[in-house]
Amino acid sequence: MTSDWNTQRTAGAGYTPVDVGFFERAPDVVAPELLGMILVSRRGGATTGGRIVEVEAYLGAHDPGSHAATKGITKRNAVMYGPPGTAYVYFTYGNHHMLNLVCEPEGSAGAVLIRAIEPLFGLELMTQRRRGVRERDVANGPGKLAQALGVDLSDNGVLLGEGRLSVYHGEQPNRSVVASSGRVGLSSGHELELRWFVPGNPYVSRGRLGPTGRGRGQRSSKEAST
DNA sequence: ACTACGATCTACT
DNA sequence: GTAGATCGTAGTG
Repeated sequence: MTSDWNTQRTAGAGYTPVDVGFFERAPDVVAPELLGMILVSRRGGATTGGRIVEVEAYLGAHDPGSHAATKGITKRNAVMYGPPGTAYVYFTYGNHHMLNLVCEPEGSAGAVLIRAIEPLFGLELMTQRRRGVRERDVANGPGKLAQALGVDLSDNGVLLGEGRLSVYHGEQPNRSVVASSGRVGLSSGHELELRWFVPGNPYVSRGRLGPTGRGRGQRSSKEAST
């Protein structure tokens, strides 16, 4: 607890909040730039969080995998059309919350799903919330991450920095190291390469064992080259 | 009102 | 590898 978030923050460790303008762009531009940034959740005086290592972009009406596909605004996806830098949280499979960050100017739909973080702050509490799993499994998937951070529907529609959730600048991985692939778990739209992660990072989710080519372990279908 | 279906995870074979 | 959990949202009657 001596080296927790608040201590570092008051010590002026250099964490600066990401401003809203950062999110006021296309999700597929914002998503890879979020890798390396610091996601923090403060609940009941306790701080948890970590470094973003895996993300997916969800676009608007033309993205078949997006909640904003064709249908227009509904009660659930309304937040995706709202102000950039807002948390979009939804509940699925009867068990899991998903945390997204809204992109695009207000009125235009788009968001980035945060799929995994490398634990940095409040590991003990996150582990507790995750019923004692090992560190590597604390937040290596979107549902796990939300549970570890205590994210639920009450965070939906709240602007970053104004509620429990905040995002800070961190050390971005070298661009040439970032890998991309198809998105995980969709019934359609999985052919689009809108997932980005830090290859080799132990806190990246296993993703789906590919429908297109059975896969054990992590496979990046594409890696940026110089 | 009722039904189907998840941007997933865990447990068990 | 595969099934079951478990409930909010959306679409239909």
